[in-house]
Amino acid sequence: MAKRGPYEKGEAKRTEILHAALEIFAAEGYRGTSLRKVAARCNLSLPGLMHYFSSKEDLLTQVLRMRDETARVRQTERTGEPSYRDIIREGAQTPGLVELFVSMAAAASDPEHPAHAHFAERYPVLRERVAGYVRQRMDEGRLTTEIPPERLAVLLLALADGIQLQWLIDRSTDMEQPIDDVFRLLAVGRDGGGEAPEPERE
Amino acid sequence: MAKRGPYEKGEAKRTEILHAALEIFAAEGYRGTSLRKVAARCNLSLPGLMHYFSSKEDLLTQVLRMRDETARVRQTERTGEPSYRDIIREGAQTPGLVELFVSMAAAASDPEHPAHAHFAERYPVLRERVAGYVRQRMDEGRLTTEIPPERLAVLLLALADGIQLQWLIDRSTDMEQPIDDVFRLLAVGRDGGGEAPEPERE
DNA sequence: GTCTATATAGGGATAGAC
DNA sequence: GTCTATCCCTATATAGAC
Repeated sequence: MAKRGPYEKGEAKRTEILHAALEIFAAEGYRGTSLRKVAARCNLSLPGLMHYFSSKEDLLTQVLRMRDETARVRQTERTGEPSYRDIIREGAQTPGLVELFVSMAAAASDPEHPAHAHFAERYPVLRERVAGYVRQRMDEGRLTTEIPPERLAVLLLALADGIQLQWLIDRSTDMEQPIDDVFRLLAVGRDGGGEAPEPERE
Repeated sequence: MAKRGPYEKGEAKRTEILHAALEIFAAEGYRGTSLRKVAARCNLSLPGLMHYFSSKEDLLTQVLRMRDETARVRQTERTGEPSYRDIIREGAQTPGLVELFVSMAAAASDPEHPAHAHFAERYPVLRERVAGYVRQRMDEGRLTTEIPPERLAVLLLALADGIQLQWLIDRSTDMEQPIDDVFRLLAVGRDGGGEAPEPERE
């Protein structure tokens, strides 16, 4: 029979733990999450879990890393290019994730927080990614050049984060409407009062 | 000598505790804050503190209440009308406060969270307040009516929250620039490419 | 690779003295 | 109004058996 690699089972369990931890961190926050609960979700005792991750902090950072990794892969697979709207859509599909990232981002503003480095590195990357997308749209003549790409990227990211925060508290909030609205304002050839072309949905 | 009211000293201490708690909740989050630490900051023992507040949850809700109250009063004193930009400015002056509200808002999305009710009530009020401000500007002909006031309010609030979140992580973020930018986009009489009037700074 | 048992620390909350 | 002392719970992390 097929001989399995030496770490076959361990790797599978590791991944299982990461997914369970993601869910629970999202639901309870970093401090609110107990490793026991994560362990139990994986039919493991606490020391069993700590065989894979040396500390709670270690677990968190690896969860965040995995999260960004899968998001990146999924995006590239689909379009070859990251789409700004995907950031929003993804959130809507997995509520807990939005909460995880918003609350983590806030908590991580403390330089002592285990996730500080992660978010400090992540934002500039996101900004540059969105700026690139915006620049391309401008080159194609589909977006006003009134606001420089870098500044517009900050604005769009802020809008995305903020609308997700509002949605967290009031689930009836329409997350796509404000995005549509701002793209309408940004469309070229508008005159400030009349009909504007429906912006494309991506 | 002047006879003090029966609760003179108690009220002063109460207020002192609320201010200390605000700071510490902001720095450490709800779960991360220990009542002992709050007590120590006020030169009090834990039971000393619990003489004033029956539980940690009680303390949190009263902190949030006080916070909104003072913000409201300050606004009304200054202009008689709430200004959208004040929301941002206020945040910039007291960093911990931004973190408190963003992280609390995220954590409070859980209906079980002690602050859930507070935020659930707060957002609609803010939205209506901003919508009123927007409506007035539209009536004066200083703002495009392309987007209805209620929808624009959602967008502006999201932008404010989001930019504060970005600023939490990267303190070099300019919190006023995106606000200026969006108001420029919203100004009437623009043509989508040329010079736009500098939006007023209030 | 996973367990039981335990060390160590800290949390919220209460009883009862002063 | 404030204290000391204490209860009981839960947390992370480790030691050492299987």
